[in-house]
Amino acid sequence: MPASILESLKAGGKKLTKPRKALLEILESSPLPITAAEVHARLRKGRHAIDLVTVYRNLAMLQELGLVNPVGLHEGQMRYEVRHGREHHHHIQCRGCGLIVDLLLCPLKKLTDLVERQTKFAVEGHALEFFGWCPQCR
Amino acid sequence: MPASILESLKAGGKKLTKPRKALLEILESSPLPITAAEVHARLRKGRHAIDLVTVYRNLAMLQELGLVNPVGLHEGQMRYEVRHGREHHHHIQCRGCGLIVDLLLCPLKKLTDLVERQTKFAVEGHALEFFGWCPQCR
DNA sequence: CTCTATGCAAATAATTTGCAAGCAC
DNA sequence: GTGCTTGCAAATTATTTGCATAGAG
Repeated sequence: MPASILESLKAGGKKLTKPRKALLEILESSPLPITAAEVHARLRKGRHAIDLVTVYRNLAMLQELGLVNPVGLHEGQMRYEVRHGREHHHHIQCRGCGLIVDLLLCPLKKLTDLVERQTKFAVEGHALEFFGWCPQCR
Repeated sequence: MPASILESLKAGGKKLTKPRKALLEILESSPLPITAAEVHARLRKGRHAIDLVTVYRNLAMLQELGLVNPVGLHEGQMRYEVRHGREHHHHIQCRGCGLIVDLLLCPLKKLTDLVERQTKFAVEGHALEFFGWCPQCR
């Protein structure tokens, strides 16, 4: 368990419980964003079964602490990925099979200034995902 | 009702029913993406009440025909906007009050090639939204 | 007339909330 | 001990499906 995560939890007054630890391990071992239901299913298989509600509550909490990113792919459910140790990045998803692939790029660093000037908002974050057809499905 | 919309409907074997027409008018009169529930509420006020189910079915159909864009702002529900007569664009939403503002820009045209080369996907679309704090809330 | 579309009821699916008991610190 | 956490049950919210009837072309 990375020290930075432990520190953030402590800073937020959060405890490192057994269910929480197991959930974080699942998230860390997942190279791609996963849904609450998937986290729950994997925990169940791994003999660390915890309630789905606990998964949701922890994901929300981790999101608030900035340890987890929400990823919305218009699937009717959210996905989540840990930030720790990962470059800021985006995703592409296949419209055929649902395959998700990481994109190691972000063209938006410069754009933020422009958006701020145009809207007078203070930009805090963004969501960017691509959709298309993977080599198998195209 | 724009001819291009009527043509697309006809091409798709869809009929121009009264409920559908009312729904399209609501969508066209909304400058920002709205939810199914909001469409439904506005129709009710406007003496053109139609069933929420009909709203959902029509939004799904219009999306398939490419007449409507889905907009996901991680709110737990989808928003929709008509394409007709509007430049391709994106949005920014305030994390305080939920205000949504159009962004008249898209930095991704060039990027698509890069993504395709990197992933071997055939890119068909993308979703990009910004989050931040509007002038009132910041 | 024929085939699409609608309303109503009901089913699903995702996510949230209330509360008493449990556990980390 | 004390306060954050969890599990279980139940509630909410969003969206979808089945089916008989209504309406557009």
